[in-house]
Amino acid sequence: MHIYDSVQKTKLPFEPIRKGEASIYVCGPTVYDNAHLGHARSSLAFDLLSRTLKAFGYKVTMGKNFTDIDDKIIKKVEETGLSMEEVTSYYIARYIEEMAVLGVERADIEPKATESLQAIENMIQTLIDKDTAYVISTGDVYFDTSKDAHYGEISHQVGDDDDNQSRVTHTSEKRNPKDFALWKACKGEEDICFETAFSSGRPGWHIECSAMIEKHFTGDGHYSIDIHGGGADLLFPHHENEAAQSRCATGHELSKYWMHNGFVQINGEKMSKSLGNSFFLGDALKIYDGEILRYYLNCVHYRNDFNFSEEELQTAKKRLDKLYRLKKRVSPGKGSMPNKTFKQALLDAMGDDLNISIALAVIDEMVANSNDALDDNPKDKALKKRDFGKHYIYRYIAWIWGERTVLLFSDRCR
RNA sequence: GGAGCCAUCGCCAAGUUGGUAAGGCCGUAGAUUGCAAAUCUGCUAUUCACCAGUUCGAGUCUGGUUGGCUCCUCCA
Repeated sequence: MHIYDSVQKTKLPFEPIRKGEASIYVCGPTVYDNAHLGHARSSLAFDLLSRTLKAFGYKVTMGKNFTDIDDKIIKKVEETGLSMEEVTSYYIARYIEEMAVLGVERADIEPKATESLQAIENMIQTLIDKDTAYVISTGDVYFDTSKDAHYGEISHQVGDDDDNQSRVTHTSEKRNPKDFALWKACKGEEDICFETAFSSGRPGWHIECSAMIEKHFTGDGHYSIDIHGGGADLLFPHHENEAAQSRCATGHELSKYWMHNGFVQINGEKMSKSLGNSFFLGDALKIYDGEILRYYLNCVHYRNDFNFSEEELQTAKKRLDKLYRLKKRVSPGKGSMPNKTFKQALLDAMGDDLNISIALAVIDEMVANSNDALDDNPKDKALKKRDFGKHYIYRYIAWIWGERTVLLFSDRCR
């Protein structure tokens, strides 16, 4: 099994910190609105990773958080008049529901920021005690990036602070331009606040992931988890900041490997809220079957950007239909192990940093060969009726659908 | 201004360590079928944005050019 590490920018053999096990943490959504296709793609990419790892025999522990404290959520609360809990629980439920329709397996650990406040406070306090973080007059707490010698090594963003043309506005009390907020003190009385030793306020975005990972994963003293994943847009600053906080607070690295998925684009541009070109997953699911969307969104390698088009979606559907037709041609029965060559070809493809294109080509070839073989003796009804379940073609099919190892398809989707 | 990624058939898309271009869709010519559907077979890139270089040999390496995208602000 090889995976591409986006920090080292190269394909690496996957060597877990604990033999036979794989711990993955993926940055989940901020729950202030419905999930769009971009969320679906990220979710699907890491579902594929998890299933592939399982197919290779690893015991996978998957963690995916819900950011349920955030400026946008507070804004939504103000707009709707609902409580924060009402807003977030609604979107979390929708998210879980929609991902299930896509055949995404639930994460083993699904922490929420609101449930991790103690861990967050502890980590910030540790950083303050080490003078790696500092409290300013407003009560905000910042991380001092100059205290971390390795800051910038995740995203390879070099800090030319002098002629800094970046769009970040500098707060005067910050020690360094790149310092980021660990804790935001509340300003008005109506703000959503939590009491801590340093000030009453709420956590910054980056700290929650670090704190949750420390809380839920054990690690081995060198790394907390095997793989940290998320969208490519999270590499900087989010993951850079996470890595820095964890490194300074715990004394070891956060993750051994980092993986990032590409974007879903509309007409060549990243799908995002700010561009107003979002395609909501829920809307897509009203029109298209979950499995078709799953197949479609998965059929481009996870690291590449993905240009969404309904025309291409139809093409994907046709391709998937072929497999279903073959399935119809063979009667159901108990599937045993599939042809070794076929299985191995699929595992080889997926084991190479999830090379889905090769995997699909392998499946398509199997479909063509199988149809060919069935055409050769179409009149063999006895075989079909009596014992087709043992036919090798059936075994392919059964394996593809049956063991949940294969990736594109899920047992829910049939 | 800084940091990256990408550019392969009409469309989508593979192509670690350089050795002579997977697969799907569409199109097309057939086979099979009462018709249709389904299925099968053949054909469909001397060529990988462009220019130069390294090499016996480059889509794959180096330099440059052009075009597209992303990050540096919330973002999957």
